[in-house]
Amino acid sequence: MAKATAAGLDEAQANGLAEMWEDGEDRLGPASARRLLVAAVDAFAARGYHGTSTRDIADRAGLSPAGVYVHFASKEDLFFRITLLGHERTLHNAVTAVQSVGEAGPARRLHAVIEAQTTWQARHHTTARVVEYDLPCLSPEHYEQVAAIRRKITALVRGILNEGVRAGVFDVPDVDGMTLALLSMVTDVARWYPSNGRQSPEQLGTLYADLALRMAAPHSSDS
Amino acid sequence: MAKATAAGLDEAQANGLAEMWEDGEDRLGPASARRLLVAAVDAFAARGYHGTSTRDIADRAGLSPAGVYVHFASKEDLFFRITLLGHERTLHNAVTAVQSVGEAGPARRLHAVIEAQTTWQARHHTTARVVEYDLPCLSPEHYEQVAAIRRKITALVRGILNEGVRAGVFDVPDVDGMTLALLSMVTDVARWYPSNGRQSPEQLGTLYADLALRMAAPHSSDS
DNA sequence: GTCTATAACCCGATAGAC
DNA sequence: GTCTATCGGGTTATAGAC
Repeated sequence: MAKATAAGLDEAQANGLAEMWEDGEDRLGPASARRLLVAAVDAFAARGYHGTSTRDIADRAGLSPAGVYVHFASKEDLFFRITLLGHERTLHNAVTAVQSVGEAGPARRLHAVIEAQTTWQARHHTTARVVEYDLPCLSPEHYEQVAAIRRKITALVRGILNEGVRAGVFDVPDVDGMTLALLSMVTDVARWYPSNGRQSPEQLGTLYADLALRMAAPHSSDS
Repeated sequence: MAKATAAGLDEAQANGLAEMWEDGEDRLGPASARRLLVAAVDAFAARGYHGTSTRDIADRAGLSPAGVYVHFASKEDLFFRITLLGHERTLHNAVTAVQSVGEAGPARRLHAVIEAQTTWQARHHTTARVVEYDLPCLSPEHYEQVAAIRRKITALVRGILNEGVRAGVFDVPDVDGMTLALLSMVTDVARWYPSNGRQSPEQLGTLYADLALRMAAPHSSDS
């Protein structure tokens, strides 16, 4: 395990950050670039895009201020790569979860996707915070690229709800509204997790998935 | 109606911002101070605390850069007053909603508080965004003052859930977990509202309150 | 690929005239 | 209470040596 060359990096690794940004295929480039990415995620999560200076990031990665610009065109470029990769992996996480239950019916599919996404947000809450809450700092072109991925995640959840309604196993008066509510619940985990002695990512995932089923299930007050 | 002296102020007023920061008792001080507050809420909501300069705020309020410091001790002080007042009014909104249904039982109380808070977040989404998402920018002392109000809101919701469980009208395996999930759903409205052609604050409030009842109600998969 | 040095600019906050 | 002018320092990004 690489020795941290600057304060803050060890915490980041202990945070599950290194795991998140491991890259077997070296698509992230040389070690310095990966160190910068990890440092940037940690700093952006703690203080936001505008609250983080490129010097902060370089320091945490053990480089001089100019070192950032060897690997990234600008601060926004660095932020964009984090945001794009984070969204790609979140989408992949959701799609994989749904596929893993096969043709199991809407209820199990809904449970799977909410559980997977909630667990993801909790486990990778540092990355998730960066990825969810500073999107307006992206350039318009970059923002649109990320928004396209977000729409795919929304469509995945909405599709499952529609399926369930069509099959008669869900009772959902407003599919778009419930989609938004479910994704809100999941997204917001990144804001507060972890909170004093609360549950593991997996426990939270199960809890939220159960709540999602309660929301969608036919219920007694129907007449 | 006061004529706007700088760009941005009219939008802020159209936004329901002026209404939010109206103050019959003049506790907010002279007109310039109120104009600064409204301008600051608008700017902080759009670009975050660190992304907003005191010059931006002064410009929007039609004052010189130094004008800010006549009415506020610092940028953080200005931010704190917004955050504190916003939280006080949100708490008041929640308490009033619960009181307004009298001794109506847990289900109607839960419905009332979720409906009121959701409607509030949507109607005052500009203020809510500032108040919900930049709390770490407060000084530790100021943060603690605001956190105390947040704990009261959490306790209000948790209390209603506990009441319902005790009375046997709710089935909630994890009261703390559901409290968090409900507040997440409500809080997150500030992040995305308004979204293309979606419902009015009141419609959203009713939808979310109904979803809350579905989550808490006894359900058929109990054995 | 990393450094030192620095350009060009913006920041929060204050001094002092009116 | 508002202004102009400015202090001291931090910002992103680049130039050029090694």
